[in-house]
Amino acid sequence: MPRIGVETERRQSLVKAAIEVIGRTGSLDVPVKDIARKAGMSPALAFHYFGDKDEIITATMRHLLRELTAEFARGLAGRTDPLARVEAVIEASFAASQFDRNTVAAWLVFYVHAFQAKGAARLLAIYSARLDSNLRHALRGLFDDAKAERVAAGLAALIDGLYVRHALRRSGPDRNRAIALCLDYLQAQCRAPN
Amino acid sequence: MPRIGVETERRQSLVKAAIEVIGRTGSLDVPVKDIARKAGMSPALAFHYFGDKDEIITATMRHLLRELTAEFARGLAGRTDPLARVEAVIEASFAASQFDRNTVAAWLVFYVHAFQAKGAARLLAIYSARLDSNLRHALRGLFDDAKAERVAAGLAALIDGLYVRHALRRSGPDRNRAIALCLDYLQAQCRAPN
Amino acid sequence: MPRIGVETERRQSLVKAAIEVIGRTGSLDVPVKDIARKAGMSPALAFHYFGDKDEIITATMRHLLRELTAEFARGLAGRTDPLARVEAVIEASFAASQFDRNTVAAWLVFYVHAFQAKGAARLLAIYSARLDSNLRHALRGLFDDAKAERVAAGLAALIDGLYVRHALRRSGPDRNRAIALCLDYLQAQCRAPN
Amino acid sequence: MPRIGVETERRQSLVKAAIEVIGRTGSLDVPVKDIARKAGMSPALAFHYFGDKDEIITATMRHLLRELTAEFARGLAGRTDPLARVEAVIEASFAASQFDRNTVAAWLVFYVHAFQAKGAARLLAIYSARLDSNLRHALRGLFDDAKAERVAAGLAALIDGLYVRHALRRSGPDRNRAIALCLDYLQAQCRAPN
DNA sequence: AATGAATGAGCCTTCATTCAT
DNA sequence: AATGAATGAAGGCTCATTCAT
Repeated sequence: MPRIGVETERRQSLVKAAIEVIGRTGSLDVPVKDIARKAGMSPALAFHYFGDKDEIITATMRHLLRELTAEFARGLAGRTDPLARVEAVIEASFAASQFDRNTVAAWLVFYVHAFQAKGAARLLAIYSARLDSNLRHALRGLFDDAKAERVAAGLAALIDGLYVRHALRRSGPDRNRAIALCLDYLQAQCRAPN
Repeated sequence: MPRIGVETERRQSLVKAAIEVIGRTGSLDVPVKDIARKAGMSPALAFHYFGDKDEIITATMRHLLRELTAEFARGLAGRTDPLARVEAVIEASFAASQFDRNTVAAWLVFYVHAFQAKGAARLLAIYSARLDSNLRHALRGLFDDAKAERVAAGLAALIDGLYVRHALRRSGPDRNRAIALCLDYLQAQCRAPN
Repeated sequence: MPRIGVETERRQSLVKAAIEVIGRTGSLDVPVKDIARKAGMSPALAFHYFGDKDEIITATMRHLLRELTAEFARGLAGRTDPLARVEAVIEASFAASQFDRNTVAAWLVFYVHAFQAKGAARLLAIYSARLDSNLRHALRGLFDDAKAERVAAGLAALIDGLYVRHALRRSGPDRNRAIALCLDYLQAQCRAPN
Repeated sequence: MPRIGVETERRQSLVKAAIEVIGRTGSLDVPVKDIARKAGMSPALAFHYFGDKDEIITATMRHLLRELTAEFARGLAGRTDPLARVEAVIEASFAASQFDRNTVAAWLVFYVHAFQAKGAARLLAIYSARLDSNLRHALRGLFDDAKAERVAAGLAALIDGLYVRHALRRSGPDRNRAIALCLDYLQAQCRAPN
């Protein structure tokens, strides 16, 4: 039973710290020193492990993506019913691990960052494509292709919007409300003709 | 016919430039030098007129807010029919002046910035309250109070989500698609019971 | 009766303002803008009249020196008795016009400035020589040459020291106390042998 | 035998350099860059150790004060005779370490600086109180209280004046002359009645 | 006579990054 | 494995100074 390598542990600490600091600050222009301190080590060590500030950022983003992907996988596992699968995607999107205020903020920061940084854009595109594809596939079990497409686009946007609004203010919808609003949208579309 | 004051002109140039630079970069940590150069003047002059980088940022944010508010006012003017008013809000949200890629990006940057900066948060809260209130009022003409509330929350989130998604990639929904999705949501809710 | 020229008036305002600002700040590194504002005009006008910040500074110093010199002349005028002349020098040194807090501070600033700036050093040397010579001449009527020299050096230093100490704190000796201490020194030397 | 910490060493170098540069320039408005270069390091390192330009300045002032205090302590140690103690204070005031031209100039700069900077004023007040108190105590062994008070004030001012005059020009009284003038003052007061 | 517009230069400070230990 | 020492580069901001009006 190999104990987790020191290096792996350090890298994880740094990534966790990065999420926190980036999220709290709302910016990627965050001193590596701050991230390192929050992770309980010297900045030099952070550079030792990641080589670059950019690498820290990228690793952090990958971590966020990987967690979200895992959430999807966990939620979808074993469910075959289309409606259940859509619901699973929705719930995974608002999973506790994703809905922490700092995490949401960090997500948004990366979101914006991707406007300009090609690498970040590529990573986000993957997530986006996966979410959309998950939704589309499931929705095709409920609607005809055109409508499935449309509902998928709407649902994806709704999820993102709720996500964003949640982060901004305490008064933003909480997890359950967010899920309820998504399901409401889904039901309305189910009842609507065409 | 008094010509526009030099100062006013300069300030406007700077604000325009700030939107562009901030939007393109996806960050507020942008050298004033860059903003000033894009506005065709020296950094010193930018400081002369605004005193502070922070003031440049704030003025830029206020400008964005004012434009959006104006868009709402223009759209709502003279319409009394509830449905027409809801549609007006939706269309105003995706008005051309707001949907330019850099502008959207700048919006998001401020959005994220507001997580931490009290002043920015206050400004955004004003916009947010106004949008929500516009929606709620109009929707109360179409639904009972509880549902109006719910649809308003959903629609607001949907708008934000479409907005965000538009910014991220070329492939994001364009203006017409975005409006169509919002109207689709609205119609679905109209048809749905309760 | 020629009215004072506008230019002369402006220059005087600026010099007065410079004393105040320099004195209050305790530094020559004072924005010309501040001096100009206190003098009620735009910085550009200050440059128009003096050409240079350095010229403003120099003119200010000259003004201080001229005032002190005038004070000496006024005090010594018509007095021939050696003791009376010494007392006149002492009193002139602590004349009200010289003992204002900001003026004292400005004096000190120039004093220190003269450590490095040749021009300022030359100006101060003139003052210093004049004070010393005034004292020496008067004291030669009271003591033999060697002692006159010595007492002159002591008295001059005492005056400077009281001057300096006055500026630093409220608790510093006031004008009358300062004069009394100088006279006390003088009397003690009169009574002492040799 | 633990070698002196690098940090302590660097800080000392910087303080020494600051005295030199401030003294030579006659101003606190001195680029940190200049101080750092004279201390043989990069400006960034200076900030690393002191955090602030202000801290460099303050530390420099404290250093000067500490040295002077030490000089007093050294001079007074073991002397009980009142006259000897007064002489010790005088000599300490003109100790070689204090009488270096740049040091004197730096002292004056701080002196003037204290007119406006509360912190500096507080530090100087401490020194001033200590010098005065040393003098007063010793002089009470030679004169009645009222006269002791008076002589202390005069002697303190005389010391400051000689100090200042020394700094201004080469031709100023040298160390021995300064001491002689102080002792002369003291003797004259001893012989004078009352 | 007077001033607002405008800028280059310079200063304080921060930060990513390297290196010797 | 870990860190303190060290720095070059860059950014915010101020200021003396010039110029057109």
